Amino acid sequence: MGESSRIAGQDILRADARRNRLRILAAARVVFAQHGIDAPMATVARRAGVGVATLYRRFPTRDALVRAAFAHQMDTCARALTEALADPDPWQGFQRLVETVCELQREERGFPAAFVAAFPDSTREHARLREQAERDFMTLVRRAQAAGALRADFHPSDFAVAMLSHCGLVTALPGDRAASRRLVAYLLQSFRAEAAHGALPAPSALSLRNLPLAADGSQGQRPSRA
Amino acid sequence: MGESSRIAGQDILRADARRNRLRILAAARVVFAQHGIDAPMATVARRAGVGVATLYRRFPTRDALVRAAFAHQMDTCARALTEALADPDPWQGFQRLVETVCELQREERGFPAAFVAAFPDSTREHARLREQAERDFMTLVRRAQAAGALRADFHPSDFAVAMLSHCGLVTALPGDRAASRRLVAYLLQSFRAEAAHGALPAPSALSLRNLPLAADGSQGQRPSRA
DNA sequence: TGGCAAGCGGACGAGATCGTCCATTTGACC
DNA sequence: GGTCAAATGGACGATCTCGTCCGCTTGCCA
Repeated sequence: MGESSRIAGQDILRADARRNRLRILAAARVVFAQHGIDAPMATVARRAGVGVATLYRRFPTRDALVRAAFAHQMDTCARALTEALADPDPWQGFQRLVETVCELQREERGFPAAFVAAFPDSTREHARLREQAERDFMTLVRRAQAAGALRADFHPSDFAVAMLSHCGLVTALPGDRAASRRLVAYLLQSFRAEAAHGALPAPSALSLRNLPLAADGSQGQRPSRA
Repeated sequence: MGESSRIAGQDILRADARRNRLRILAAARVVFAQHGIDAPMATVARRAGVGVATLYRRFPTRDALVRAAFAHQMDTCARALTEALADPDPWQGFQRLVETVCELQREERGFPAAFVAAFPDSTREHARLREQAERDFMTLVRRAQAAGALRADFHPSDFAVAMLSHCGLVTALPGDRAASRRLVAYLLQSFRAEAAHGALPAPSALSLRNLPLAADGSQGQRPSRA
């Protein structure tokens, strides 16, 4: 995806346009981190030193901007999965994957919201990548379970549950690294095979590619006083 | 607080005003559940069948409305703590407490955001109640640890971490009970003494009464497309 | 039943954000 | 250097939300 967007939207651009595009992306990351992904587009434009029209021409919707701004982080997630799969110790791979994604959510403010918001819609290309990622992830899970390290009743949707709850935590407490690390540690421990005492309730129907965020009737919420 | 507000704001009201007040609160719960606590005040007023002026006269700020609308749920949380403390089996009490609060967050949509948003500010009265709650909670923790059920390295801030991450999860996935229950089960298992393998990272400085939500420089975020 | 203060509701002005339109500038190629 | 399409930026109209103001209504008590 990093590739296709570069080819489709950048190489053809005139030099000044390409320059402005990058300035906009950099500004977006800063502004979204500071004010959330609902920050006014004009703020991003001002910070980038361009007019709003330029911003809108390059990124017709806020969504397109968010996705482009955090594409790199998404790529990092994908790479982490590949590396996890390549690790000879499947549990180690799994653990690293969880820690990497969570660290990204923790350190790159604005990314958590983007992470959640970016799931629902997708280009055809995106969908394919996502499906591949899901297959890879399931392979990783099966291997880790076969090795007796990951509990047998771990369900792939539990990964989404973990990521979303961690997202919520770092959004509520931006900057509190200790809280984030603590949650990750607890979750990882409870995913270990040794931790399995008694049965878990049924897993969610949730999967990495069907988060029902766009489907349900709204419910956007946040701590009001910003 | 349930008491004081009834005395201060309701008994003196004329009958029609008192009736409207209740209709507003009921409408607020519904609207906040559907559209989040940022929903326009006018929407609440319309649903309650009153004018905006009436709404503003009764609840001068959105905050006051949110707090009043979810006061009952807050009381339920407080009661759950009292009951937990009364339980002869401290672990059972602890477990019930976590489950009760999380169930409330799960079932009462709109409450999670209110739960987080309601923390920062507080009347003097509130502050006192909160401190008492914190003391009670620490007693509960100590007992459960002494009984060898709760892991020794559990830190009271871990409760806040658990509640906030659960909040985030149910906000991202309103209606997915399975996901919520699953997270709660994992967290409870990892809080058990048997689950303690290896050291945890340092706990957060966070406490139940100093959530830095109002302090930090904004960063209100949410999945944009509602 | 009559008087009046409490209560009511909708209109309204202020302020913010969105996304477009258009006159002007500028980079790329001959 | 000249040409022209691509690119630019800011003004602007539309839309939304907020919170107040004010003339009308109604419950309560004598």
